[in-house]
Amino acid sequence: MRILLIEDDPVLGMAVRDQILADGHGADWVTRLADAADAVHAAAFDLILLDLMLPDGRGSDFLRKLRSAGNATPVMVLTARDQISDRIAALDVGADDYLVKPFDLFELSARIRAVGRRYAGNPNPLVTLGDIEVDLAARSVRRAGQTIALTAREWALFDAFVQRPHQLMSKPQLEERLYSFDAEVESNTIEVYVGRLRKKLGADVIETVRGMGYRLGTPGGGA
Amino acid sequence: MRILLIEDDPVLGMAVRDQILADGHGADWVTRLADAADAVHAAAFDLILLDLMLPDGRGSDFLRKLRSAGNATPVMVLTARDQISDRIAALDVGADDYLVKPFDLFELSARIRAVGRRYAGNPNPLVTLGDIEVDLAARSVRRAGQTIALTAREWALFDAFVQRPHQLMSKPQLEERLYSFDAEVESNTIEVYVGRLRKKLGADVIETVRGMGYRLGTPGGGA
DNA sequence: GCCAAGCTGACAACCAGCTGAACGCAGCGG
DNA sequence: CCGCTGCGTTCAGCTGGTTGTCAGCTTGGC
Repeated sequence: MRILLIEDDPVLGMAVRDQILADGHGADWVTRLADAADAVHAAAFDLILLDLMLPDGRGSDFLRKLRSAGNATPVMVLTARDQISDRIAALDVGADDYLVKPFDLFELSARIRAVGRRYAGNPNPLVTLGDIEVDLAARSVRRAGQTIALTAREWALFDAFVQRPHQLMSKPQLEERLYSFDAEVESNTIEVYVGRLRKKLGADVIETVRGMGYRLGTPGGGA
Repeated sequence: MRILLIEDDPVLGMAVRDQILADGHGADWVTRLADAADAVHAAAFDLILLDLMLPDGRGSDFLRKLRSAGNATPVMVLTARDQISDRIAALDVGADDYLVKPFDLFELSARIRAVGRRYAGNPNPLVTLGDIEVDLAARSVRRAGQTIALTAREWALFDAFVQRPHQLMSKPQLEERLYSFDAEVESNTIEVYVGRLRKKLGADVIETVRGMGYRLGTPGGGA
């Protein structure tokens, strides 16, 4: 997906942009509405992330113009908790979703995926890995028809693999994904959770690359 | 669709009525609650647009009486920006949606269409979950042939689950659904209401996913 | 054979979620 | 006018699942 980020805060903007890129999407980041208008005019986006308070105007006004110009690109609004009236205005004018700051980057990923699904017109999003079925919306996993319950951490780890199929991920990378920036894990947590996932889903779900990290395996694909 | 407009401001009322007619719906316009009661008594509407400040009473009172009389017609509340407490009251008593004045007639059309879509898709809106039957239009739930009465909040929560079957919903998500945007809830309201729903509908209606949120279960189990 | 990297079973602390009860409030009937 | 009732909300205590950690063991590379 190609995503336009309209956000003037440099710290947040960079974090969000990095997360988008890490999820494998394309990211264009602008800090002013004028630039945003140019970008929208120049290229087609699959999703727009829109901050409501910007140096050169209000996001809701931008959205209104966008909509009345016939542009139906999904828009997700980023808003502080106290910008209630603005947020209502944005929804009224046609925002599709919103995120309240401060938000988890993990949450952001999930919502972006949701929009992607809606955009792709796929009502029942089932990811299939061999004989494993993953329902990202329900956060449930089935193997050979059997539903398997995952805990929050287990799911977070598994999700990291499913999002980037067959991509090699180092342990530090995974730690960052599981724990927010200030990750202070001085133990073998990742190894433990990889082990727990293998026990629940089967040993072939995750492949070890000695010295480098882990990678999605080919479950049931042994045949 | 046949729409009842309850609005005492002559300018706004006329504009809204014209917009409704222009959209190809039928419009009945009254300016007082007494007339509204007569109209509701005389005919069935597909949607009611309800101003909250009226010369002969408060719109929320009208809505309460409507609901307790068993009338489940979708109601969209028209409210000024500063009538927040009234708006909460309206949602408490069973409003389906609201519009903040001043609003675009364009927005109005869009929202009316949304209400239409919500119920139009299924002419017989009976959702079945195992041995539970949900009538979205009538706001009633039956389990094993037994009709179960839900309070406003209980219904709002249950509705959130039924609208997105088997999708995992975090507690913040559900809170926003129950309380609109304002009104910080700094307690375990969701947990309490999940508990009450389980007590009324059965423990298997809602599934807890620790650390992540809740999900519709599979009532009746085996099937 | 040796060493490093990875695996696993166990475990105590923690915390998310459940529950019963209490309180305030508003509507309603007497 | 007043008490009753039902609903919504909050709170505190409890419980059990989840989690991070560690120690010892296994595996793979050289």
